[in-house]
Amino acid sequence: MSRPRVTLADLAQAAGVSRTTASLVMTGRGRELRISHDVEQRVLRAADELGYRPNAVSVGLRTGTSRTIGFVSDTVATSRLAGDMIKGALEAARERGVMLFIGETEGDPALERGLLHAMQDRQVDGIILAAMYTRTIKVPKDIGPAVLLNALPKPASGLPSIVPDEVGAGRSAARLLLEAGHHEGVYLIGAGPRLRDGPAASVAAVERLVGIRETGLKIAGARACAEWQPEEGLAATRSLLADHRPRALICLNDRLALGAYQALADAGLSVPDDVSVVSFDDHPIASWMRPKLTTVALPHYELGRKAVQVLFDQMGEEAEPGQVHRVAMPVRHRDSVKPR
Amino acid sequence: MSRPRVTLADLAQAAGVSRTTASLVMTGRGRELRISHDVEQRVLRAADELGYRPNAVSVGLRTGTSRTIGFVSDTVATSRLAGDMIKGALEAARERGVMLFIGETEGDPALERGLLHAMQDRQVDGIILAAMYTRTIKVPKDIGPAVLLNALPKPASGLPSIVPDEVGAGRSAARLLLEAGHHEGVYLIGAGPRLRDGPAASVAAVERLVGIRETGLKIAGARACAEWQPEEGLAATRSLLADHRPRALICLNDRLALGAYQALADAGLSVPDDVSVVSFDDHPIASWMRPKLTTVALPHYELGRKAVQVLFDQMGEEAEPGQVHRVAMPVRHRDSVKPR
DNA sequence: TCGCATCGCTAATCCGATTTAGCAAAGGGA
DNA sequence: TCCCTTTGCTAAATCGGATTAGCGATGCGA
Repeated sequence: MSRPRVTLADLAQAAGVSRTTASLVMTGRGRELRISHDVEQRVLRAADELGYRPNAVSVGLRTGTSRTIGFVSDTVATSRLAGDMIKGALEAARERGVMLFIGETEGDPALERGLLHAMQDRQVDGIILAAMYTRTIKVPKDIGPAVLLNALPKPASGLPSIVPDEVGAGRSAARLLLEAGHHEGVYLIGAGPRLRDGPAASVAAVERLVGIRETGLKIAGARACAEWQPEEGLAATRSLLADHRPRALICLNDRLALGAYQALADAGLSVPDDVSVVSFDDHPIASWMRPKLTTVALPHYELGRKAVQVLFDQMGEEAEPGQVHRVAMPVRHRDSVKPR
Repeated sequence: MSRPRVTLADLAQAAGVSRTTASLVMTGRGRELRISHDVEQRVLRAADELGYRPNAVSVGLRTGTSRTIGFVSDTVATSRLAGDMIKGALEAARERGVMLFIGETEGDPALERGLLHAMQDRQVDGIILAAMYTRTIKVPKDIGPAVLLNALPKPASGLPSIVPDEVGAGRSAARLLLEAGHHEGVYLIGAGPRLRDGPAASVAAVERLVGIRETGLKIAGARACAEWQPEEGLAATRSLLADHRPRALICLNDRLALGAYQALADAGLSVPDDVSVVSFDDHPIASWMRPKLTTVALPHYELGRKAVQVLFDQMGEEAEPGQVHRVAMPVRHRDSVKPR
């Protein structure tokens, strides 16, 4: 059925030249090494007719480079978030003619080691170590060219990191309320009021709180949650409503906001007429909720793109070691905030 | 920094044998080719000490196999669904010591061609052609060993397909209502009553309707939707409620059900006391809705696993050409159906 | 003691490219 | 006319393994 591949030898024979000459022409070094225009054209025409494409495995063996990078994450499937990150990386890779291996460690160090080995054995040019939720991770030894995506190295490792600008996101959320005239009656759902009140090891919680504080917005109260799921948001908001009449809520993520909506509806409160709500992440549900949720988006797609870009920069020239790249988190203005 | 890799030559030298002998031992053919137990142990010990791992690129060049498969889909990031499919494929691949290339075509044939070439140039052992929503696709020529995931070949191609059992899912949804005593007042949201009423080119819509019919469940009416998004579900249900008092709704997917919940709430109807709701897909929101949505799950994880398994079976021995593997869609019993 | 099979290992080739070193022919200067 | 340089191309080595063919030593039977 499928005829065998056209090799360089086939091409050389068809063009009536040596393999060396054919290779020189195909790699574009013909000019430099004085191949005549006539021969060059002959080779190019033959390549076109035969549909010659160099065997990447062979090239990889010879040159030591494979035009392939590895994308290793703790989990890929947990949510749409992961998908967008991969999508961004995928497109940036395609623009550079590079393929992506993906692998999932499930947080198991042994799996991670095996995966990295499998990739290194295949001579990947670099590795993206990704985490689904921003956190610090321990970087394996001898990993070669690599970048951290949505993660920071625990002991400093010299590897560059790409993370969302959570502090800036906190500022954006708070300013959004301030500009709508919400100077009081603003409550937090999911974390706070102290920086340590929130899910353990959550970089996002702490940094979002820091950003909110920086604006000087007065926080009237808060309900922390150990998990950021709708159920916790519902419970926390219900508990809050038992004692207070908030005018605005900052939910630490969209799933909490979903729960908050339910609690507010139960209490007969309308969003945004009685209570304004802002949130973080821009999860798909944010635009399905009624009213549509105003939220500060995690730029997963951009993070993925940036990771590939930084990886290539790093492979290319001398890059500043251990640099942290922060990607802005844009505000999605929708219908859950009303000026007062 | 990173010391160069240990090669077979290094290993052979360390063990004091020829490269041939080292290779034979490492590939497990030592016994067969009469390598003494003593020498074998020496090689194995040296390999362990040096941390020798064969260069997969070199092996690939020599043997023509790369222990790598390509996963090509139209979109990876649209939803969690894609992620679960990849996750299933990833795990099945890992169990077989195989790596996964991923690529996204965005429905662009030129991109698809480029991607397949890039993978073939890297000597992938096989390819999984995946679609995010079940549909028919045109299979490129000369694709080599491949399977279709969540898709059927338009002109029959001899390639095996792995698809969810949508007809069975339709039956499950209908039976679930019948067993709960809902013999009348059952309406459809999203498609029907005729098989052709639904989103164009949607295999799922037609097959789910077929399955529902097979049970003999009497459908009191239906509202078709061109898109299966929450907004359409809201509008369709609102329109339905203007003229009818349903006792149960079969929503053709969970996003429609989300919209239906909103319309029912607006009309002051309670789920499941006034109206029972069943749906399809088991999207993450299904378990976030209140009450939690009873739905027939798309087995994305299983589909991904199965694709890898079928691909390997096909590469191994003679498999029946063009076989269609249907994966059962399990019912997730939750809180949106009440017996009457 | 000779011939032959068996044992235990290795030299050489191959996979498909890139790259180095060098060869034959043409051109140029003295 | 001779020597040297430049031009235009190719032979051969290389990457790191797998595989085929074969070689020397030993054991055995006749």
